[in-house]
Amino acid sequence: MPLKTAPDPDLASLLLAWYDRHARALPWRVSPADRAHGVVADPYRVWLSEIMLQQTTVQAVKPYFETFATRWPRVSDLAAADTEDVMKAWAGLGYYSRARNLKKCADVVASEHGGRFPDNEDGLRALPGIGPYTAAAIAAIAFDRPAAVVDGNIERVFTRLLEIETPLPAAKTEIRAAVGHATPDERPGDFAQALMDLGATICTPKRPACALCPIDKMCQARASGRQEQFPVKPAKKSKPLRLGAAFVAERRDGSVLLVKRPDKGLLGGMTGVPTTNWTVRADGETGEKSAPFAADWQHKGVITHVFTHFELRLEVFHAVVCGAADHPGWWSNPESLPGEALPTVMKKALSAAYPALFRKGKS
DNA sequence: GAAGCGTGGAG
DNA sequence: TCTCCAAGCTT
Repeated sequence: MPLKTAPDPDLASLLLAWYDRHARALPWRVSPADRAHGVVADPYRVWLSEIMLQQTTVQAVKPYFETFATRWPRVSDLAAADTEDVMKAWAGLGYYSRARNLKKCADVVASEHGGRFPDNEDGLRALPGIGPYTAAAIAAIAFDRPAAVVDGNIERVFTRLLEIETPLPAAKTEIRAAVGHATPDERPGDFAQALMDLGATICTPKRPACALCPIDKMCQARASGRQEQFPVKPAKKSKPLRLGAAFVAERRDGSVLLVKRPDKGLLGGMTGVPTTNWTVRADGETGEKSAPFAADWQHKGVITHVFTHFELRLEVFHAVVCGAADHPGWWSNPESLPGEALPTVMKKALSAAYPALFRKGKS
């Protein structure tokens, strides 16, 4: 590993002073002012927010956090909840294995830890859905442990500070060592949050606002004018196109046939309308001949949706039917549809059949 | 280490 | 329109 200059010992004090003035107000956060007056973080709320924030923007998380924290205010409430209700409340936020692991984690904390989260990194790391970042973040923010918190923001800040040329993810080891060295024993949680706020508002991926940065004087990339060249990342792969068909079966009472997807894999455990398999084959099952049962299927349109590793083009068919004997699933009326555990792609498919169904959703 | 796993917003 | 990506984890 190339030798790098250690962060300046003033980094933490400069950053904390900046944080005291510029910390973002967030629903799950104890402000530095409140913290100074003795307000302590609630580990449950810290954990809940950290799980939701994995690969997800603050803006997207806010309404979901409010819903969860109001409906299930303690970890024991979440443990007592039905998994299906948790999945319904999570629908639309994405990365649905997070929701299943959230529920599993709440169950373990309630049943094996007396309803209290472990107060150290190793104990947290052993829980479902909690990896290296989240364990360190909860340990620091909720329990004042000087853990080395490294997320995407902090990777960006430190690769710029030290001009770390090693590409991600190989650079993580080097970054974690530098962050660990810079983390103070006092206010380690605020230090981590300060770094993340800095990355989100000042040390941004594009056109960072270095003139406003509290630690610009100790930033090597700033000195050489190469801010935007860090972090070094491997080239992205192109997303293949997959094709398929979705089938909206409507009963005469207006209800729609829904099915539960398998617990593992894409959209695992979530609800949807019946679809074909999604294949890269141009001659795959994309027409009404591949419908789950015979009916007077009418083509209603095409929707596209971009997943993490492929783009999907779905032909949407609709039919009015008397029933679907022997077909698994259940019938959901239009009023209850918004409350189902429907991922966005499924709402798109339903919207193609019923344009007025999800007025707030994208088409 | 690499692949799989969602979504919506910003530029 | 298109590219990038946002407080990553699991296998």
